This record gives sequence, C-alpha cells and structure tokens, in this order.
Amino acid sequence: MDSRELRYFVAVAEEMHFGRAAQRLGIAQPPLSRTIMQLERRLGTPLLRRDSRPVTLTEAGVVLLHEGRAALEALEAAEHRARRAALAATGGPRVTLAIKAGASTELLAKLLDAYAAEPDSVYVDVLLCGPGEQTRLLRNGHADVAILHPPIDDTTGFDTEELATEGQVAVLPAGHPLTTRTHVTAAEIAELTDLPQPRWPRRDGTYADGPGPEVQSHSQLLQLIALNRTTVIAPESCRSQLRTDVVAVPVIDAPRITTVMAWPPRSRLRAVAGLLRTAARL
Amino acid sequence: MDSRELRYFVAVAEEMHFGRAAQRLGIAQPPLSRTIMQLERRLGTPLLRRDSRPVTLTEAGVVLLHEGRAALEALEAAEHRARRAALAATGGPRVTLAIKAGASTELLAKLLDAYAAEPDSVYVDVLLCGPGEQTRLLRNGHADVAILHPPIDDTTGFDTEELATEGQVAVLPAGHPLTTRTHVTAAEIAELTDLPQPRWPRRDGTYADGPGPEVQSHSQLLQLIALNRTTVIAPESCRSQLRTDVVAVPVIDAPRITTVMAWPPRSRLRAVAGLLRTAARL
DNA sequence: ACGCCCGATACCCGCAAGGTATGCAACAGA
DNA sequence: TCTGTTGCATACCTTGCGGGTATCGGGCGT
Repeated sequence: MDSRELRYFVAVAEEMHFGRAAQRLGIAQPPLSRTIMQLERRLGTPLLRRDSRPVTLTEAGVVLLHEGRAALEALEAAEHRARRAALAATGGPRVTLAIKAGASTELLAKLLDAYAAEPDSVYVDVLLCGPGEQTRLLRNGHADVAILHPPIDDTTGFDTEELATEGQVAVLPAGHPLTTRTHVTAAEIAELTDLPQPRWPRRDGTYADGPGPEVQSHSQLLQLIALNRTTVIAPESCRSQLRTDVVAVPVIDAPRITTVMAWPPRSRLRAVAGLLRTAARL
Repeated sequence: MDSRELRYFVAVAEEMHFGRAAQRLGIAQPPLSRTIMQLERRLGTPLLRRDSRPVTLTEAGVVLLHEGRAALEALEAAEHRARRAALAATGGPRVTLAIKAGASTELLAKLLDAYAAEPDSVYVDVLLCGPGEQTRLLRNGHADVAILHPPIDDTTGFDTEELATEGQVAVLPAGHPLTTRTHVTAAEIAELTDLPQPRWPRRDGTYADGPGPEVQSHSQLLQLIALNRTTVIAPESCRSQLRTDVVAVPVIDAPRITTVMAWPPRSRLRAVAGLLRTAARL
C-alpha cells in the first residue's frame, strides 16, 4: 500500500467529509474521491458508507484509521530519527528527552547532572511539551525518550522504567480552615464548594462547563488559589514550586503518581541505556 | 516521506548493492539510484557511502534501515488488518492466533475450548508458523495475537500476559545411563559427547558446524534420539508428544520456559480481551 | 417541490517514475 | 602501473498517473 493513499484516507476519516479533507490536504475533491476508491478496490472492501450523510466508516474503515495512523506515525518517526542521527553523527551525539512543561525539575536535574558526569554520556536536548504530548513526540520520532506519569499518560506500546512514586497534596490558600489539618481526603477537597476545581482548556481551546475558574498556566492557577478562588490536587513534588501564600496538605487517599522513563520499543540508542543506568542508581 | 522511497532504500540497504536491489524491486538500476539520491536530498543527509565497495550505510542510514523496516511493517499491518476486519464484518467475526508449529497443544486446546464456551466468543483461526515467525506475523498484521515463549522469542514492542511457566527435561534414549536418575543438570547433558546436540537449519537453510546430527523436524529428532545419536533439552510439556523409546529426565538447572500471550499494543480487539479473560481463569 | 450540498464522473494536462544508452570511478589481477 | 571488469551516476526519452476544471446526479432539509 502507498502511504499517500493512507494519508488521504486518514484525512477523510477524520473529517468525515471529502471536501474538507481535500482542503486540508491541499488538493481538489475529485482526485481525493478517486484515490479513496482506488484504495477500496485495492483492499477489496469499502471503507466508507456514502449513502448517508455525514459519510461513516465501515468496520474495515475503523480498523484502517487506527492502524493507519500508527503506520503514518512510524513513517514520520523513521524520517525524523534518521535526520537526527545525521546531526548526531556530525555535531556530536545527542538525545532528545521530552518532559511535560511545568513538571517537577528536582528529580530531572539530579538525573541530568548525574548522567552528564558519566564517562560515555552525550548531550541531552530537553524538549518541553504540553500535557500528553510526550507520547506523540515519542511515536513520531521527535523525541528519543520521555518522562511520563502513568496512569495520566498512556504508556501502551512503549518500554518503561519506574523512576519514582509519590503521593499527592491539595494546594490550598494560606489561612483556609483545612490548612490546619495534617492530612485531608480527596472527597473533602471535592466538596469544597467555595473552592471549585479549576478548568483547563481542551485541545481545541474551549472549556468544559462548571463552576471553577478557567486557567491557562500554573502561575495563574497559583494566583487564583492564593485569592481563595480554587484549589487543586497535585503531586507532592510540586511543593518546591509553590508561593508562600498557598499551603500544601497531603491527600491521604489520592492515587500515588509514578514517574517513569519511556522509550520506543527496540530502540537501541546507547544514550537511552545510559540514562537508565544513571536513573537506576538514584 | 513516501513509502516507495523507503521501500527502495531498505532494499538497497539490505542488499548493499544497487543492481541487486533494483532486480529485487523489479525496476532498472538508474531510477533506483535517482530515487535514493532524492531521498537523501529530502532528508538533507547521505544515507550510503558509495566511495568504496561494497556501499556502506552511514549512521543516518543505519537508523533509517531499522526505523524504516518497522514503518513498512506497520503499513503492511494496517492493510492486512483492514482486510481481515472486512472479512470479519461479513463472514462473522474471527481472530487469528499464531502459534509455533509443533508446540504443546495441551494448554492451547484447553484455552480454545474454554474460550469457545464463552458467551461472546468468536471463531479463532489458528496459524501454525515456523520458529520465531510469530512476532513477524503480529507486526505485519497477519495475526492478531500469538503464543510466545520468552526469552526464546523477543516480546519487545508487544503487550503480553503470562499463561504458564514450566521446567525443562532432557529427552534421552531409553536405556541410557542417565535415565535412571531422578534429575540431571544442563552441564551433564552438554558433556555427553556420545549424544551431541542436534543442529537445526538456519533461515538460509544452511547448518552451523558441529558434531551433532542435522535435523529438520521433531519426528526426525525423536528418531535420532531413539537411535542413540543425539539428545535435546525441551519444555516438560513435550512429554505428551514423546515416543515410548525415549525417556524424559528433569533438568534441574535449566531456565524455566514461560508461555505468554502477546498482542500488538493498543489493539482494541474484543476477541483478544476475551481470550485473555479466559486464560486468566485457567 | 425545490434548492442546496456533496460526492462521483468525464476529460485534460504536466510531471515524475521508469526505461535505455553511456560515462566514469573503484577494485582485481598481472 | 596498466587494464579489464564491475557498478553507480548521468543524460535523455517515454508514459502512466496524480491532479485540476467542469459537470452530473442523488440525498436531505425546508
């Protein structure tokens, strides 16, 4: 199968609309229709039901959308990794590590320092990315290794190694009644109608409905907490990033957050192995 | 990147020779040369060193060969899985299970019977394949799930679930001195110069050098054991397939063999989940 | 019933993929 | 060192296919 056909099909399957898909692909609609029909002939099965609007996927179409996305990502990954391998061969070897922007830097700093002191260490490019973006970067070859937090992040399809596990704390305004407690429960925090949970923007920039304030950044969130507007439950390592006008109280029954290092399976990069050895010693 | 270019590059990288690669691809050599050069321009880096013969891979070339193979397999997989999904939608749902030909059928038979009795079970196509072939079939989409035996089989890149673990036995000719023992060690078996280890054919059909007899099949092997020509260490479940003129003696220090079910990560097939649930109850 | 939306069809064009002929550089043998 | 052979690159031609425009036809809303 040709990757072009697959790319076209994925576009149509995602848009559920030939015209919009064609626009997204930068081609006209008729050649797109033709290519999809060619693909269907080649596979010997229809992928789309056009008899009702909007067009819908057949069973085979659903499968091809899932598997095809993975295949296209693998193609991208091959291209990017080869390109980066070329850079590493000329300008000195390096690896790219993807971490969530705003995540705890303590553990990471220790790891990077320790690794840099290793005899065969290479330069580590640190790639800050949005929430949940790390797995995509790992899959499409923009990163070699990532720091993830299951079960928030989905690690299926990657090799992983656990680095740390920690409890969670509720971040409350200084002076709030609960700050006198040694610990609280998740239910208690959820029931605080005076401090409703904040709402983060979704992928498309819109917000879910709810009583909590809309936030775009961590500093904004901390300010809103200090102003008695909201509260949040976060890993305890966030303590080092807190302002003095907010207080962290352990949440006794919140799920423990694990920090894992993840990399694509059968990645044979020496640098990843080195990072792992270093991490194992910490 | 176009899959055609990648296919061409992989052919050249595997053959280390433009002419042979072109022949394998069914095209002439000049367009192949041109396509590889286009790919190199697109990536902005040379992939092959042509200044000495045979042509050799650059660092980027090595990476692209590895990653590119995986990407091409993912493409194949998408195609095959979509095609099979279409079949499943018309002719009743089914899954394809890959097992090594000649492996123990006891556990498998129990599993399949139990699964068939489940309320939402579907027909299971059993695909017999050569040693180490299961992972390839899983990767390229010819199979949905497989029975593997790590550490013999490489399971990196798959989700797995352990089904069973068993010790190993030495299969000896009836009447051999060691058959009176309750157990033996691997070293003792290796030191039996009168019964050298058998030699299996490699992928290309040739055999490694050594004193042992060349064998192609299990029945051949058993006959050679009965004839006092060789011996072999195998999982204890092989006992049910032995003839009466050979004897199995536990090897006390042989690594335990695990039987795992493996499937591609983020495969969402209900049938695979059903098989797993059934397996968990056995 | 009418009009609109949207995918399919018909037809044309240009380019890039593939073929043939040949040049030129690298290894092997003397 | 010279020469022949092997093997990748270059030059040039041909053609099929990917893409564009114009238009048709069917489903759905009003």
